[in-house]
Amino acid sequence: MRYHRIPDETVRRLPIYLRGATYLSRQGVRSISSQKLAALIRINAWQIRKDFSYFGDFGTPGVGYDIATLIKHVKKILKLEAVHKTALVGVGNLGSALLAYTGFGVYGFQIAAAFDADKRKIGKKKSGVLIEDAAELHSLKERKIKLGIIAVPEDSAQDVADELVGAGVNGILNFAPRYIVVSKKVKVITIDIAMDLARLPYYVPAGEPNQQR
Amino acid sequence: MRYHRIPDETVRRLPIYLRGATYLSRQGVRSISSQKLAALIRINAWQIRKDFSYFGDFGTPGVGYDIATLIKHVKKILKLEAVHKTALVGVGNLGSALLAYTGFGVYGFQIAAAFDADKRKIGKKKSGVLIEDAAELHSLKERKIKLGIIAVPEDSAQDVADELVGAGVNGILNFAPRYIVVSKKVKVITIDIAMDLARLPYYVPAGEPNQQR
DNA sequence: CTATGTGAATTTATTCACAGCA
DNA sequence: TGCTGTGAATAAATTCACATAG
Repeated sequence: MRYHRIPDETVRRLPIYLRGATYLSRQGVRSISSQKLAALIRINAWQIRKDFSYFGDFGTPGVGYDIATLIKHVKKILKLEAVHKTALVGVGNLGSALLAYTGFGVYGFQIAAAFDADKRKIGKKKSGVLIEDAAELHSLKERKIKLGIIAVPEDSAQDVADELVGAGVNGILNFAPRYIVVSKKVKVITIDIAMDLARLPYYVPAGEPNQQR
Repeated sequence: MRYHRIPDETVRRLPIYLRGATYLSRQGVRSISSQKLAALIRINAWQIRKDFSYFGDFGTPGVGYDIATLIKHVKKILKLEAVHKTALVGVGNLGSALLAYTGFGVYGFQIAAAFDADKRKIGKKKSGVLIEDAAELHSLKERKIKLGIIAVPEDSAQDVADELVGAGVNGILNFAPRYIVVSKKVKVITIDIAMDLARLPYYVPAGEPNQQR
């Protein structure tokens, strides 16, 4: 199945593989079998093998997968090889948490700019990032920042999205519990924390296998 | 298809329906067709009808779905009819953001307790919630709190999970970028913010339809 | 005439089982 | 012998098309 489009569900799992592989790599592990990886990340071994088969065979029968190669492949497919400069809009509680979050590095993201509308915050630094005036969002164009994170209140999310798109951003991670209307050229992923929590009681406490996704 | 198990993918969409229906309800809308709802929440009309058909027919041909009934049904299936008291562990940047977050109410969640290990924070209030000593997590048992949110650093996430489970919690929303090992009786949903962001470059800027999930 | 509800068709994803390589 | 890679089988989800109800 070497030359094939990669199923969406596989793409959804790729970051999980990347996280696991990065973890192993830091532990000094050089290679791992689908069986062992399965135990670590809670994805079936055959699913892992099938997924990996989409990006050419690089596993060694009898041994397993080389972790460095795995990381390289996944990063390539996800277009994470270059560092992605990202702009954060809204430095409230959530925005501050995102600025302080150290987990972005694994995937090559770097919050290169932060914006807020609150005059009292503008000019100050948080987690080493200067907070700029939200009215200056258009400057992203010159700075070649193509990704944006929306961490503003629900009511201003659409306006911010419009400005981001106007400034040339083509991918948005939206934390406002709202659908954002943008051009088809722009990809928006919305994370509604409460919505994820809402699935929890359904699965609790019946005895379904514990899937953690 | 009245008497049937509800597909996982449908369960995943139910909170979206609930959010949309709640929004419409607040706007004073009484009923809506699958067609109009589709435009609002970006899910195909036939998908909506199929999903709704799993919980008995309550739509009126020629008219649409009654919003109050829809909300009732979805809440019932997701077991969101009663208020769910939830305990937050870790009142750092992210934890504070969660405490301040107003979106939980829609789904009936109430952060009824907050814990932190930092002595300087204990005893203080944030967003109206008293911060308690993390060593007192066992008190959740008497307080009948069955859901927990982990917003602590990666390294202590597993320990906190163990204590939560020990205190009788059976559902955990985990924000630490780590798999949490718990008994099969406990459901864990992990949200790794960076992982969601990691899917963004893959979908950008090619012209795929903009799905926002 | 409009909009639901659902069998049937189709597409997509998962799981299996095993041939073949190191 | 151990583990990969993948066709084939199975399962699940989506999409269609239309009979039917208000």
